[in-house]
Amino acid sequence: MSKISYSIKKKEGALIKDPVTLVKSYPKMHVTADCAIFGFDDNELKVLLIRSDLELYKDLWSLLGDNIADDEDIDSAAYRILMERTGMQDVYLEQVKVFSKPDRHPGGRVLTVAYCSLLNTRHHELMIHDNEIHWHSFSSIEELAFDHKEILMECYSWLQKRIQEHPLGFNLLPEKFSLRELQNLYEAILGVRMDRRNFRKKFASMKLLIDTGELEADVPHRPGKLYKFNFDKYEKQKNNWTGIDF
Amino acid sequence: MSKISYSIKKKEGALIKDPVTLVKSYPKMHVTADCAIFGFDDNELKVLLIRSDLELYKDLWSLLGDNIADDEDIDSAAYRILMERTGMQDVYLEQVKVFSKPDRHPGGRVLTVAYCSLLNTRHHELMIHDNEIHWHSFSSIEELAFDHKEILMECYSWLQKRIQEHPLGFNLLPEKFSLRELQNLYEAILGVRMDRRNFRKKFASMKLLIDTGELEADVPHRPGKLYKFNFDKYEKQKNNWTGIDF
DNA sequence: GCAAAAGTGTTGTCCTTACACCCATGC
DNA sequence: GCATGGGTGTAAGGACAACACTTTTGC
Repeated sequence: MSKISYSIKKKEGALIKDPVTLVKSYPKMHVTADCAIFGFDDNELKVLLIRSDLELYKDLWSLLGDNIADDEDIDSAAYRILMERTGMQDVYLEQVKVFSKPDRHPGGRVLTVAYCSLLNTRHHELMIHDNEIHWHSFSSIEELAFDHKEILMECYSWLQKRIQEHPLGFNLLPEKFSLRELQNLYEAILGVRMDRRNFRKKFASMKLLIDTGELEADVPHRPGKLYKFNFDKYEKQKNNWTGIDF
Repeated sequence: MSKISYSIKKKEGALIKDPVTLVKSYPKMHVTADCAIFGFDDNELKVLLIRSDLELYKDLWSLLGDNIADDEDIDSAAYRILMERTGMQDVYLEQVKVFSKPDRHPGGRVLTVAYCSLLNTRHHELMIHDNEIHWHSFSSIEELAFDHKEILMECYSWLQKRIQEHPLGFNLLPEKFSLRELQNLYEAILGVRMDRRNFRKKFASMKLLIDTGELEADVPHRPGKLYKFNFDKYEKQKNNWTGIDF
């Protein structure tokens, strides 16, 4: 065994009566939640970033993050960050991964839990007053503060995988959208081109789209039909999946 | 906005020069890694548990966990736990989820990162000298210490999903195994019955099994062929996957 | 009437499923 | 020779991929 254990070892057969004293002997560290907030606009995947306020990272951007409070669940912390930044309560949010390199933060030992959130940039633009917060084109992002580039790339991989398992993409679109918009979204995230007919068939067969009867407006060509996503129906049926698929 | 932010807000336009002072103002907490270590034996899914040494959880079992040290990455901590308990270095291990309810530990605020590990019970049985550590039949587990039952169930769901995406099951089997053993494993984990011919075809078509030319011994019926899993080939080809599959 | 995108069906291939019989071994 | 599980093939149905032409609108 090459490393030592940091547990307190109990004495033979004895039970520990005071868990508080036990726990106090353990090391402590700071914990944050960082959110990769994805949007879709201009046929491009976007990420919401904030300008770093550390001189060390002058001119760099970072993910939106904050500390977890003493009495706060970390999922709640992530929702709080979203609420503070976008004003939205019912946003899609999911935990992705923990990043814990001891030296990942220049200010000391800070462990962070990465979250991925998807939202419609239009719906939330009014909330973003602070001009130090911006939507950035995902593909043009180069360096970020801390290890946030690494975190962002993990979140992106996660998104690519997840969007093929679950219809998350609708969270990125307006309430009413055309099939063209939906396909653009999938093509942008997955980085592939898809056959229009097959794409439409795929979503038609899911029976999760509601035809609003409305048409696109202000387009310089034949307008497409506008659909809504049937979130309720999806929630009810999503607990069915099978198949081994390596 | 219903909650306050715990970040220090920077003064207008000013950059923070000293990240250490900034970070020191944040709350700290204890962080642990807990491993759900799955094995397979007697045609049953097993979990490695240790008897709790807290009087509060007398007679209860818990997952194998430990603190993360000040200078230690949390993935390393999880590998360390495995190393200490099983003596094995190259074990399958993956991060599953963070559990962070403020009151989940009776000794204070302890955030834990759950890991899932898969290993062959036979290969590791020699390492488990301590009689306070045991393999438990997964299906008969009732109450566990802390929130470990919840963690274990999340790890099990994760395993069910993951084993359908990647051929993890081989980590639970001996180096050489029969197709019957492999199928039993999948049936046990997924809780379904499968058609034997189709199952074999599925794995044959993957071309990841190596026929050792050997046969089972000591079975009271026609012995099956023994195969090895081609881990190397799998590692090389695993970066290919597509398809939207809701 | 022209540019630009919307909308739509068919066919072949492959994958998945369902299903039944003979074979090799231990006892 | 009998009990037990090992090993194998085929046919039908469903999913996916490839492919081209007509329609509607704005200008």
